[in-house]
Amino acid sequence: MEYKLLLVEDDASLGYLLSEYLKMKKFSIVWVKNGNNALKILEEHQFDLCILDVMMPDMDGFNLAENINQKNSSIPFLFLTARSLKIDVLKGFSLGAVDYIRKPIDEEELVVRLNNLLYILAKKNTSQKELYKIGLYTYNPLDFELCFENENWQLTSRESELLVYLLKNKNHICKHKDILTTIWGKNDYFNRKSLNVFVTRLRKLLKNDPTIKIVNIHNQGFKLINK
Amino acid sequence: MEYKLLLVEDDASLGYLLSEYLKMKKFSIVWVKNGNNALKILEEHQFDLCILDVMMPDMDGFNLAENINQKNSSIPFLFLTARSLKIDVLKGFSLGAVDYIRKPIDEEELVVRLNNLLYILAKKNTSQKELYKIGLYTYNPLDFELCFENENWQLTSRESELLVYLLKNKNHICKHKDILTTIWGKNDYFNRKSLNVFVTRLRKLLKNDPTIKIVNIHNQGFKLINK
DNA sequence: AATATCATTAACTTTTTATTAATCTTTTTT
DNA sequence: AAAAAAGATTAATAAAAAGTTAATGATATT
Repeated sequence: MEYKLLLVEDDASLGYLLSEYLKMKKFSIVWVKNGNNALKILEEHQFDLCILDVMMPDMDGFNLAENINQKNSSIPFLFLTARSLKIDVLKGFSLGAVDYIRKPIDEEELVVRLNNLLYILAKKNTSQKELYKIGLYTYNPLDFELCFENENWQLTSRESELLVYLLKNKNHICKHKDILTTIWGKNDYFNRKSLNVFVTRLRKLLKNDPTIKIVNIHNQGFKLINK
Repeated sequence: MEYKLLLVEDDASLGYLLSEYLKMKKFSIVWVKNGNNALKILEEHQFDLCILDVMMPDMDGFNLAENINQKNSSIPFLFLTARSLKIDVLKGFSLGAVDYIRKPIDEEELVVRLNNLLYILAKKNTSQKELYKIGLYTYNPLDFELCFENENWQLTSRESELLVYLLKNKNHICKHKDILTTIWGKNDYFNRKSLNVFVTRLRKLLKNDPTIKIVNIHNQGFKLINK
C-alpha cells in the first residue's frame, strides 16, 4: 500500500529534493509551498500524513497546524524544521503534532521514521490480523486456528509452531536440523521422533485439500508443497 | 489515567534521576537494570511502554528488543540512548521500536514525546457503556447485570471484569498473562488458580445458551466463542 | 460485634499434550 | 535382492495444566 503525504515547504530546492526522494521511496507525495494551498488541497484530497515546515512567509507551520485543527480535520501532521529550540518542540507537540523532526536529517532516517509513524497510526485504526493462506485452508497463528470451509481446528502450541515454520518456507525445504533447533531447541534422536509424530498430525489436519502435501526429502527434511 | 512505564537502564544515577523525574510527572514507573530482569517483569506485569537503553552489559537493548519480539509480546518499546549513529537508529526501528531518542535529551521534551507516543498508541478503548450481546444473553457492564430471557444475574466486580475482557476479545484468544496482568495486576501461580475459579463461574452462568463456550487453549489462555 | 459478601486458597479430580515406545513401510546402500 | 537406515503411524505414558467444589479469610455492611 502506498502512503499519501502532503509536504508543505516554501523552500524550492529543499521541497524539490525531498519530494523527489520520497517519490523514489514509493510514497505518493503532493508538495505545496504555503499554508493556504495546503488548506485548499486538504479540503479536496485525503492524505495519510502532512509534513509541515515551520518557517514560512505569510502563514507559518504552527499557524497552519492551528488552522488544520480548527477545520476539525483528523489528518495527522508532523513538523520538519530547522527550528530546534525546546520551546518550539513543545509548541509543536502541544498543537497536536505526531512528531517533531529537526533539520537537517538524514533522508534514510526520515523515511524510516515516516514509515514507522504511518504504521503506528494505521495500527490504531485497524486491528491487524495475520493470516496464512494455504490451498483451501487459512491459518490464524494468533488464535491457533486452522480453517477449512466451515470446519475449524484448534491447534496446540507445538503444532502451531511447526505449521508456521513450514508455511514461512512454503515450497522450500525445511531441514530437520533447522526445524529441531529452532522449535525444539535441540536436534537429537528423540526430538526427531517427536517431529515425525507432529508431521503426521499436520498431514492429517491438511488432508482435506489434496493439493497440499508435506513431503519428506530423505535425510534432508520436509517441504510443505502447494503451488 | 496513569501510564505504566518500564525503564531498562543500567546506569544507576541516570536511572534514578529519570525514574524520579517521570514519577513526578505522574507516570507509574518500574526501573530495572538489565534485560533479564526486564523480561521477567514483563511476564508478570502489564506496561504501556518500555524505555530501553542500548548499551548495557550482558544483554544490550537491541538484544532485549529481539527477545521481546520473540515472546510475541505486543508491548511497544523505544530506545533512549547515546548511540546516535544512523545505523543504530535504523536498526532500532527495524526491530520494531516506536521511537529512537538520542541522549542527551531535555527531560521536559522527553515527557512531551512520551505522552505523545502513548496518546498515539492508546487504542481507542471506547469503554463500552452499552449492552454487550452474546448469544441469547445480554450483559450490562454498568450495573453488572447478565440477562437471559427472563432471568437476571447480578455479577460481582471480578466476574464482570473477566466477562468484559472476554467479550471485548470475542472469538479471539485471551492469554493468561494478559488477563492476569490487566485484571489481577500480577501473573503468578495463585492468581492463575483464581482465574480458573472465575472461568468456571462464568461457564456456569452462560450455560443456558449452548452456542456460547469458554474454551481453554492449553498453555495459552481462554477464548469466548460465539460465532 | 455480628453478618454477609466475595476473592482467594486448598484439596482433589480430570483433561490435555509432548514425548517415548512399538510396529510397520519406504528408501537407500551394499 | 538383502540389509540397513530413515520415515510413518498408532498407541502408551507421564507430567503439567485445567476444572471443580469447598474452605478460608478479608472487607464491607448492618
